[in-house]
Amino acid sequence: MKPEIYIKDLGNYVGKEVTLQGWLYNKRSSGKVKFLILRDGTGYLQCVVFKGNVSPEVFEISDKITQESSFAVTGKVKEEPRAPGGYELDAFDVKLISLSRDYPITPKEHGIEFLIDHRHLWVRSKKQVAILKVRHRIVKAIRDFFDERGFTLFDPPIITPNASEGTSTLFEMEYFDLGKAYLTQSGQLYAEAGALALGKVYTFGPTFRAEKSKTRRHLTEFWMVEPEMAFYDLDDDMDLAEEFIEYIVQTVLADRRAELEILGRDISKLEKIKRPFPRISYDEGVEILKKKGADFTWGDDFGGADETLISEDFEKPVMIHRYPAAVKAFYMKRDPENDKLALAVDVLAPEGYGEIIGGSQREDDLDVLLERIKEHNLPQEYFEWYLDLRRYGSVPHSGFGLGLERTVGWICGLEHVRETIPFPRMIYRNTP
RNA sequence: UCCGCGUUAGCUCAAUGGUAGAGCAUUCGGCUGUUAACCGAAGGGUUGUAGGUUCGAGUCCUACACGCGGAGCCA
Repeated sequence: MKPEIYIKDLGNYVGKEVTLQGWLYNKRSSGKVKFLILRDGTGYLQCVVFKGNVSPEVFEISDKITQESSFAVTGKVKEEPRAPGGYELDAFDVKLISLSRDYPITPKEHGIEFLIDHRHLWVRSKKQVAILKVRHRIVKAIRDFFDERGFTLFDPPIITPNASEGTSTLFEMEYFDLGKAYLTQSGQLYAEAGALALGKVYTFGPTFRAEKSKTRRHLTEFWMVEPEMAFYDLDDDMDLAEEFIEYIVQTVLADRRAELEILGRDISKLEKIKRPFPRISYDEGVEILKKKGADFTWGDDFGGADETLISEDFEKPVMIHRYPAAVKAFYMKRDPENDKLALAVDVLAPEGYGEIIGGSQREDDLDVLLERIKEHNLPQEYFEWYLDLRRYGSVPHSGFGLGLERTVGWICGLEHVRETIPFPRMIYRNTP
């Protein structure tokens, strides 16, 4: 039978008798008293079982119950300032639902290999629960942000016929009699079709990269949200990105502060994430690197170390715009004031978390775009539908993509993005 | 793909080339207020795999496998 009461709601039941269901997070005992820590997915509750208050059978169960066994407990709710949640349960009945035997994840420390091998159980742990709750709140904040601003959700296909940007390595598959198909690396080109139909759209879903990247910032399957807006120029794009990031961070601070505290996050650093964010050009970024003595050649893209050197000067996300066109994608519009530069923007999160947003104003001129496709040696026939967007009522438009896992990792203050998604997919691991 | 580090009990880790150890977990016992509780006891090992050096290898050498960190690439 489904539970009538969850731990998070116990404040309404002080002094009353309740029955709760869940799992044993941990147990302590002191002779005639057992302390059972119940978790139910909404919180943690210490249930106190005194030998004198329960039947011998119930006390026996409380003695034998093991970590992660499922059980139901009935007792009286009381306020307890010493308890983490503020409440405790004076138990007088405990019903074992299923005994857990030799649960592998103990309350002591474990190595990352062991934990990821047991990811299906690791997600029960307190920190993992906190991360997943923050992730969920971020996802909802993302949807709310766009939904409240007149955007329409526009779902792009996951299976695509071509390497849309011609840059990343993609996952390949045989698609019936039509030859090779690929898992999407970005919904952007499709989002552009949406923007010209609906004005402002966003895509939000999983994307795939077969890059052999083995770092704390990479997964082979990750979630990306990509807004695309008709009539927006690069400055409008940056304004939106800035408002968006502020909204996400401040929403999590308001609604998931307890989870951030469980994670040991320095909340004061997140409280500073308020508009306006610093905006510097690529050229200014190069100046900062030179000033710090970095060996950097104008024209190269910034590496991870370069990004950290630049962003460490700022307490807020820093927006770097106008990159050398040569290192950016074919669809980005050139700066009318300098043909070598693309109207692109990357947003680097503070504290060394690196790029969380990449965006640009798109090339809207048919002939220029045709030229770019030739320069990049891309097969024009695959892009005919995309070129149609310039043939029929082309307008200036812009958009960006935000990597969900990197954003969750930054806000939670994590070492590695593998903990930001329930089942991470990485170059050397696709289980469990 | 490249560079570096690692692989010993279920887990986290020790062990000058000379008897394989501890904490946690498990089992048993003790404790009426514990906060990763504590105290006592017990069981638990083909030291990643295959070779080699040596009187003797967890330890040294070679190859391979797997993992971790980083680079490149990328969000």
